[in-house]
Amino acid sequence: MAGKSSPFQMDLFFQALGDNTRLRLLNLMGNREICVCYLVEVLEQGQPKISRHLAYLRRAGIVAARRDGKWMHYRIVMPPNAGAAQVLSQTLAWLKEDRAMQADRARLSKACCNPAKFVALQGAPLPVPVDRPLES
Amino acid sequence: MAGKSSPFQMDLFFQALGDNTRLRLLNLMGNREICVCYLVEVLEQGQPKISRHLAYLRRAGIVAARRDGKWMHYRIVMPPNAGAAQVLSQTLAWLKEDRAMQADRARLSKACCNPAKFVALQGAPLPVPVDRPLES
DNA sequence: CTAACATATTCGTCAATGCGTATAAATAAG
DNA sequence: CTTATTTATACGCATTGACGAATATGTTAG
Repeated sequence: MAGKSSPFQMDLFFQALGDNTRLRLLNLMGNREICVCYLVEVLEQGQPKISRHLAYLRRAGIVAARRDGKWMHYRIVMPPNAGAAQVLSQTLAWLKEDRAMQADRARLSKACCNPAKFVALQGAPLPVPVDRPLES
Repeated sequence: MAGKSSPFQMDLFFQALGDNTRLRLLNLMGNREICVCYLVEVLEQGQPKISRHLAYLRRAGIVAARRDGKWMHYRIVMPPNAGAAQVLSQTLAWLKEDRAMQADRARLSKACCNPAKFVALQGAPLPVPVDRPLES
């Protein structure tokens, strides 16, 4: 009965982390569930580009999505593989120390403080912390 | 005077880890400096392929090479960036727990025990542990 | 010098990836 | 229903990467 523990594809896992836009997205998610519109606004990248990278991360099992009306919220989920989970946690901690990543988070905070000032964020749902940010 | 701490390219670092052959190479290096001929023999892959992946890892600053006559020895070097070093160490530990990686290391041990049995390894220099395996 | 050996690089091909543009799909509002 | 809004996907194109085969480079032996 015990399901065959699928041989985790380490290379695919690292490939998912091997893109700056995806790292920026993970950095912005951190411990919160966040609406796509914020990601587009903060990163100042085209919406299809953001969406494609989110889909890539979703296929890699690193993030999960939840629909809320028109809005989609993304959050980080820890991979079932223990090694992958550790590396991912470590990577998220690493992101926190990176200058550019800190700047991204600052921009997110600013956008969250007054979403009204950002044309694209009128009435958008605020990011919300996730209970156990790093577990699936 | 203080050199500008080059903004570490995290995405390139992860890209270097995003290939199974390269992960297998890193796994075989582990704490030792190892001759290319063993890598080719153990992984049963074409020599140019191995050489190309080693060059990739070298450009990424993850391994270093030392020439010893006809032979080239490769070893892992820890990246200067602290976050990268932690992730790399973690990844090496992760590799140790992987089935397929363990099999590779077993094959390496066997080849080291009697290099004479492998046609390609006549007189090849044995791998040798590195003092401080994980520092540059 | 030449020959043999170990390793690196080049070349041509193919698949994968990233991008912008355009369009589709899903939902909400009127 | 139609329209607007939010997100996802399809398309075409350029770049990158991985591969095998062939070739080049570097070293040692004779």
